[in-house]
Amino acid sequence: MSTRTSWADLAANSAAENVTAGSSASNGAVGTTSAPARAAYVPPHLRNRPASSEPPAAAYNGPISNNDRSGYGSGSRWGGPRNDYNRSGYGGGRAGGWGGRGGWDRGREREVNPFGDDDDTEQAFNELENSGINFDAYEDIPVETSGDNVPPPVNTFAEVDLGEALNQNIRRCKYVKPTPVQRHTIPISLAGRDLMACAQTGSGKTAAFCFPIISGIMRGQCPQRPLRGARTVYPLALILSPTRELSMQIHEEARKFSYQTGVKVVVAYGGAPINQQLRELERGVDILVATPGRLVDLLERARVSLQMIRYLALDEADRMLDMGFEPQIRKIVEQMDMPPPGVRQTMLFSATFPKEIQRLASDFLSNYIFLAVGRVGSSTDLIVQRVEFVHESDKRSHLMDLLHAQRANGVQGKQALTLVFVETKKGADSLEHWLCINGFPATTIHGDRSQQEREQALRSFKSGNTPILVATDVAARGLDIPHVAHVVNFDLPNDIDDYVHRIGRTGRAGKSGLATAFFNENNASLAKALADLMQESNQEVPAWLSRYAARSSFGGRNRRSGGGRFGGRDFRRDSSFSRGGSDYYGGGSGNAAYGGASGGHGGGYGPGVTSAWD
DNA sequence: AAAAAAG
Repeated sequence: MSTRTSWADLAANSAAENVTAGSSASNGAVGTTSAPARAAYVPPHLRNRPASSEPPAAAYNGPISNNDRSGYGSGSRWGGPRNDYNRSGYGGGRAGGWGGRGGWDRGREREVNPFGDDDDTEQAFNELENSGINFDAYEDIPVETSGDNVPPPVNTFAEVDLGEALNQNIRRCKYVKPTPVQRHTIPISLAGRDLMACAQTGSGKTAAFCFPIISGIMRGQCPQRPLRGARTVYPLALILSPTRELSMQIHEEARKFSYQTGVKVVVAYGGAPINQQLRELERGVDILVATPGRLVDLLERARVSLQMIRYLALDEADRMLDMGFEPQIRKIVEQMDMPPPGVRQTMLFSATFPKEIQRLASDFLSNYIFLAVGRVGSSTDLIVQRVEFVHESDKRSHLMDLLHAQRANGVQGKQALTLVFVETKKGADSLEHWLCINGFPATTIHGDRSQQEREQALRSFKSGNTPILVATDVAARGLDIPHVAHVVNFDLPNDIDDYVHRIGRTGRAGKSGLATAFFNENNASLAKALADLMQESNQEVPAWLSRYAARSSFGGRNRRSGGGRFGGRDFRRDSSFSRGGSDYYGGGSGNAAYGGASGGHGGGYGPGVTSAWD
C-alpha cells in the first residue's frame, strides 16, 4: 500500500484482504492479480484492520479513525446523503477524529500541497488574495428559493461542522464568510437534498458544491466498494463540466479544498493521454471531475463504475443539457450504473437556466430545491456594458482602437487582460494572426487547437504574457481568469445566455469590469434581449439599439427565460403559481434591488413571468 | 450555423 489511494479504496481493499486472508486464494495484492472473491460486508469498526491483530494506524491514511465510523454502519450499499439527513448532531463529541492529526503517514506526505510550500504559504496567500472574493459586493444580492422544506441559510462556515481538515483549507483559501450561493447551498446539500441552482460562476459556486461533497465523503459511512475488476474504480462523487479547461479548474479548486482530508480528487478529460489519467484513477478516487466524452470512454472500458456515486454535480448544467450534450449526459446519468435520483444526491449549477432545460433537468432530480442567486459580476453594475454599432468590415480597426486606448492606461507596463470572443474557430485564428502582425501580443483558444496549445494559451494569457486572448465559446463559461479587465464581443453570440456567460469572464468575484459588444445588422435577432438585459442591469442602452429592439421584438425567441436579476426562475412556478413552501431571503437590504426592472418580469411572481415556450 | 466533447 505504498501509493496514495483514497481512504475508501484503502478500506475496501483491506476489507477484501480480510476476507481472503485465511483462504488459499490470498496470494497476491489486491489490485494486481486476478479479481479476488467478492468481498463480504465488513462492519465499519473492523475495516482496515489486517486479519492479524497488528495495530491498524500505521497503514491507514484516512481522515477518520476507524472507530469514528462505528455509529454509522447500516450496511446499506448507499451509505449516502439520505442517511445523513437525520444526523443533525453528527460530529459533535467526535471532533478529535477529524483531520487525522498525527496520522499523516508515508502516503499522506506525498500529497502535493496545492497551496504551495507549507512553510511559506505567504506567497500562495497573496496569490489567492488577488483572486479573492470581494465580499462587500455580495451584501445586497437577492436570493430566491423554492421547493419543500428549504433548509435555512447559514451565515458562517463555523455554523456547519464541515470537519477540521476542511475548515483549515477554508482558512487557507482566506474564505472568511460564505458567499450567498454558499450560505444557501451548503445547508441544502448537507441536508441531503437535490438542488438546481442558478448562480454566476465566480460567486463561489465550486466551493458551494465541493464543501458538502468533501465533508460528506469524510464523515460518511465507509463505503465498501465492490471489486468487480481490479482495474475498475468506484468514485463516490462525479462532477461534470462542458469543457476541459473548466474541468481542470474545478479539479484544482477541489484539490485545495480536499487537501489533507484524505479525499482524493481526480480529473479526466479528452485531448490528453488517457494513460496518465488511468494511472491516477488506479491510485484511488473519491471525487471524479470529468468532461463527458472522456468519461464515457472510461465507462465503456469499464475502468470507472458509477455504481457507488452518492453525489452528482453538473456544472454549467444548462449547457450540459442542451442539444449537443444531452445524449451523452443521459447515457452517463441514466444508462450506465449510476444510482437513480433519490438514492444519489444531485446538484445542478449554472448562471442561466432556460425553462425548457429545467424541464429536462428535472429528470435527474428528486424533490429538489430551486435556488436563484442574483447575478454577481455579470449583468450588474459591476460590469459596465457597452454596445457599439460596428459594421463587419470595420471590426478589426475598431478593435485596434480599443486596444490602443487600453494600452495607454495599462498598469505598470502590463497591459490589462482583454478577452475577445469571436464566432468561429477560423475567425479566431485569423484575428489572432492579424493582431500579432499589428503589434498586439495575442493568442487564441478554440476547439481546433490541441489540448497543449489550449492550455498554453490560457496560461500565457493569465500570466499577462499575451494579454489578449481570442476565444470561441469554449472559453465562455465558468473559466475563472483573474484580472480580465475587458471582454470584447467581437462577434455577438446568437443566444443572450451565451452573452451573459461571456461577459461574466470579467467582473469576477465582485470586482468591476468592462464589456464591449460590436453590434451590427447581423445581430438584429439579439437586439431585444440585449437591450432588456442591459436595462435590467442599469446600463445605458443606446437609442439605436432600442429601435432595433422594437423592430425585432416580434420573434419572441431569445427572450430571457427568467428575466430580472436572476439567471432563471423555478419553472415549477409556472404551472402551479401559489404553490407553498417558497421563501425569499433578501441578503441584507436586498429588496431595493427589485425595484428597477421593467417589462413586467422584474421580481414578482405575477403573470408577467412567462416562459419562452408556453 | 457554430461550438463543445473520444480518437
